[in-house]
Amino acid sequence: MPELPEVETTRRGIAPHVEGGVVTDVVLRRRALRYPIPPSLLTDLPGKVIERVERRGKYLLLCVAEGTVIIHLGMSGNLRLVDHATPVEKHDHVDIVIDSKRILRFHDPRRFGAILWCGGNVLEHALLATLGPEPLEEGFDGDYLYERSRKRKQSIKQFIMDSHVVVGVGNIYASESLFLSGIRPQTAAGKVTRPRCQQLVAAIQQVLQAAIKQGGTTLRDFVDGEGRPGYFQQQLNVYGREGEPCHQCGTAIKQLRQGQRATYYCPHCQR
DNA sequence: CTTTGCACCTGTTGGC
DNA sequence: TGCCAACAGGTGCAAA
Repeated sequence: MPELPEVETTRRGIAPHVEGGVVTDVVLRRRALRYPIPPSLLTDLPGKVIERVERRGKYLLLCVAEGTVIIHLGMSGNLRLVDHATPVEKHDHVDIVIDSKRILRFHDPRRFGAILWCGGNVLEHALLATLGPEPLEEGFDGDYLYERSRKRKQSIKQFIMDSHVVVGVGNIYASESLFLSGIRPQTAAGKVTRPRCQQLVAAIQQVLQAAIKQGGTTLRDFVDGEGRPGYFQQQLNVYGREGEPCHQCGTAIKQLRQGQRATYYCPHCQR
């Protein structure tokens, strides 16, 4: 479900209510997520102050002085603030209770998400250490994408979805970015010219920023820290629009499959 | 090293 | 209406 804008929306929603709070309890109802939730979450976290809520790629980081809780929402996860009166529903796997009143509740039907504990430098954690640059920060520009993509035969769409190239570009925003930059998703990454790499980077940044402003994209079930959906789906140009007219030229949007993921593009606007 | 395909899991949808 | 296959926003890993 969540790509970078949805994770960032979640982070912004919960941070003001969580930062500075003390974890007074942790409730594990179901430990079998993508990785088993470590027992250290129960033993090490209670009593600690959450100093900051940060994000690296699609990983949310609850930072305490002694370490970090790493949270990934997978495909279907969400994290929201509730209280004791909120009934526990199916797939509400974990509660992190803050100051005995607020509850940070992790909900994830498919359980592709993860909650991990990392003592020490979280950026050196195996899952984070080899990630590519943040798309909205320095280090991600046209020259970087151009250099990295040389000699790569993989399609440009799959290339920009590789978190070791750049983090945060998932299946929706990959299609949208390629539409905005006028590039065919099937093009070999190594054949995209330098100017087009620059356009693509600009498009990725524009799409992600716009989506964050709209509170993310809700196709079926994404909700932010307060339980609200995102509104960016209203501005999608190609994703999920197979057969519908292109907003720019009216040509029917096409769908194809790349690496068992659906890709959408306009055969006229993207070459 | 690059690339591909699979696995993980549940819920929803669309076709017959 | 019911059943079943296909598909869904991610990503680490084995294998080629």
